Amino acid sequence: MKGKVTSFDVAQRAGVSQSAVSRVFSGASASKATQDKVRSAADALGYRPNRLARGLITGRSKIIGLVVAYLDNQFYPDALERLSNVLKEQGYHILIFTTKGRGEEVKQTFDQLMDYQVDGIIAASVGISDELTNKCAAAGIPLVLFNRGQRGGALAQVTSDNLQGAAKIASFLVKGGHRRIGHISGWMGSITGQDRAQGFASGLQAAGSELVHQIDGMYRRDTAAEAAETLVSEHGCDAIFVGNDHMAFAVMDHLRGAMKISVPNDVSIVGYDDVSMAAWGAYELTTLRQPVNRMVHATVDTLLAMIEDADASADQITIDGPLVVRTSAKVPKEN
Amino acid sequence: MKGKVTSFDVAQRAGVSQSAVSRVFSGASASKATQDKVRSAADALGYRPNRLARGLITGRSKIIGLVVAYLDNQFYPDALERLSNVLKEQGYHILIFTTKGRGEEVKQTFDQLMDYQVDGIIAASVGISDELTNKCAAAGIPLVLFNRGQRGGALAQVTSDNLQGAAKIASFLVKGGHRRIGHISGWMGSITGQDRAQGFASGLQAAGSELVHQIDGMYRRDTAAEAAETLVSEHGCDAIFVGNDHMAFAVMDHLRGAMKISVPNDVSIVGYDDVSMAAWGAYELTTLRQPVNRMVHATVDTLLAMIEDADASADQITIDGPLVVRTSAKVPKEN
DNA sequence: GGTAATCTTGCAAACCTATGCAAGAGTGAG
DNA sequence: CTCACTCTTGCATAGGTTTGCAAGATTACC
Repeated sequence: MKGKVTSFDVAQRAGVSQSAVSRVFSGASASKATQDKVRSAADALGYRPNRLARGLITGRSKIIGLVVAYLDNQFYPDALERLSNVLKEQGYHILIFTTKGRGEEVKQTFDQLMDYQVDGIIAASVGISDELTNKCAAAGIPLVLFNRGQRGGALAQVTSDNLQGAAKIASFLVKGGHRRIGHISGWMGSITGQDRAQGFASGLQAAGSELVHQIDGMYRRDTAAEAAETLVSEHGCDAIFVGNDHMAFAVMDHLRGAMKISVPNDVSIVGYDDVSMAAWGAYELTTLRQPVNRMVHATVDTLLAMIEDADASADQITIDGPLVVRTSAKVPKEN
Repeated sequence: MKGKVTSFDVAQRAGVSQSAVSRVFSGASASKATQDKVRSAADALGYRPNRLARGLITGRSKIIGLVVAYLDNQFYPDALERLSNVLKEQGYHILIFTTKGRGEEVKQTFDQLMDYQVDGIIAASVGISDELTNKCAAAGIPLVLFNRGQRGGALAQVTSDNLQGAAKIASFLVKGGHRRIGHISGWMGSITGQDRAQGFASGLQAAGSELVHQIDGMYRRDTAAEAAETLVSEHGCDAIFVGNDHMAFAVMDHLRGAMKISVPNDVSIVGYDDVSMAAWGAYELTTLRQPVNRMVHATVDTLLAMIEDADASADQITIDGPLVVRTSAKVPKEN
């Protein structure tokens, strides 16, 4: 009785062949009569097709590998949940891999992913070397980068419009009357970090201002807090654009707590992402919203397209998001 | 060249039989000579065993199903990451399912899990009906409840010591000199919510006080905030134990923001979990720490034990955690 | 050097499903 | 009623691995 009921058992009970059972469950053609016989036999025995066996023969595991670096940044659990739901509707499920660090560890992660014969891979904010890219290509496994671009790569990727977004923030800050504007970037080893920094700098120039100073926040709370102190104490900044909300919270905590500095009266803080916490009373963070839902749908759409059609083009999608104005930064006066 | 190199290919190149290759990779006995031949052939071809095929024949997919309800409560992403890491060390990986809601949806989730032939299931804070329990038992799939108990069940589960923990908080609050103490519980449909509420109430009694009023916070931020307002405005509470940190943050936001009430000067707030955010400057939440690491290890240990040995006893483990005193609640004077 | 014991190794079956092929059943038209 | 044609169905094979079995190779010991 140990839970191993196979299509053969069902066939026997229904008085049909095993292939008939298979056909019923895989949606191939079958007469109404056998359909009924098979279904009732299956129900009686509690039969469900074995996905491993099915995957072995069809070459489709219906598993998507998700590798994600930062689960403490609320943006990612949120994205994970949505990805999971959208994929579920399409009959796919997520095998999850977390990995800090880069290089060797990421490589092992990919090896393990491929061991499971995943149908596709979503890499959320993790650096992918060319070697890995090639490995996936060789294995014919579609790969799409989520919230992390790659220079000049032919890789599929979906990001928000980091250049534009950062520029919006720049414009907002100079309109707000700030004179000494600094930036705590995301990790400058990531394209995301670079793009937001660059977009911000040129945005400031376009608005007739300039960047006073910039420090790499490494996507870490402690590094960001330290950087904030430097920007304010040593560079006299009255406004800081922080490369993501996760760090921005740390910055606000540090300024208000240890440094007794008022946000936004003394210095304005703007973040990037608009994670749910940004709306919480303790922060009310002005931030640029990354439209998670649209990003998730775009990611799933391109990934599935690539799975269906091996030589579908590898889209590079960038999605625009609005600036969400709250109270962590001075609001420009209307005129 | 399309990434389909099988053990047979390796065997051919190495000049041995396919079984030899299998034995090398499955760690069975093989002579040094063949080991070398096989390994170098495998490296040259980039061979790695197909886990689906392996799983099909061994009956071990090396996949653990994780079903989790609340990913917006930071406690769970954190636990997820640790679970993933610990399991990875043991050669297992996580197929993740998110599901709000109960009943039918959970049932479907379980069906899908079993389709993938998972070796075991971890249910993180989700209600499991007897029907599902039985289904797992029938299929011989070990199930362990993480951070959620079950009355009188014979189910394996690991939780923190909710009764004790809540009692510690009760004692702390009355020692702190509070006279009108309220409780915003976790969802009272969950054993966790019930236990913490009960432990808190009896803790208060033991300390010579009593519970002024209790409201079900449903694990939701908005419900909790509303409840806080009621407790303070209508019941004159000067201290509130909130059933988890996630809700406690909302309560603090609401009291300080909309209601202009000082925490802890006017009312003390204590949470439960000690998620990382509790230490952040904006909250500095006094809370009872759930020792995630130990809970995770205990969970994995029992689950793997049950997988190894089909009739291992289903442990019910409760782990004690310390009260972490920060600034969101008045601290009792030493005497 | 001969015999017994231990290792290695290849063969073939098994795991559970999907699917091409050919034969049988059914349908419609003339 | 017959013929041509479409649907259904069963048979058998494939997919990539593990593993029991038996035979061959090696070792150990006297």
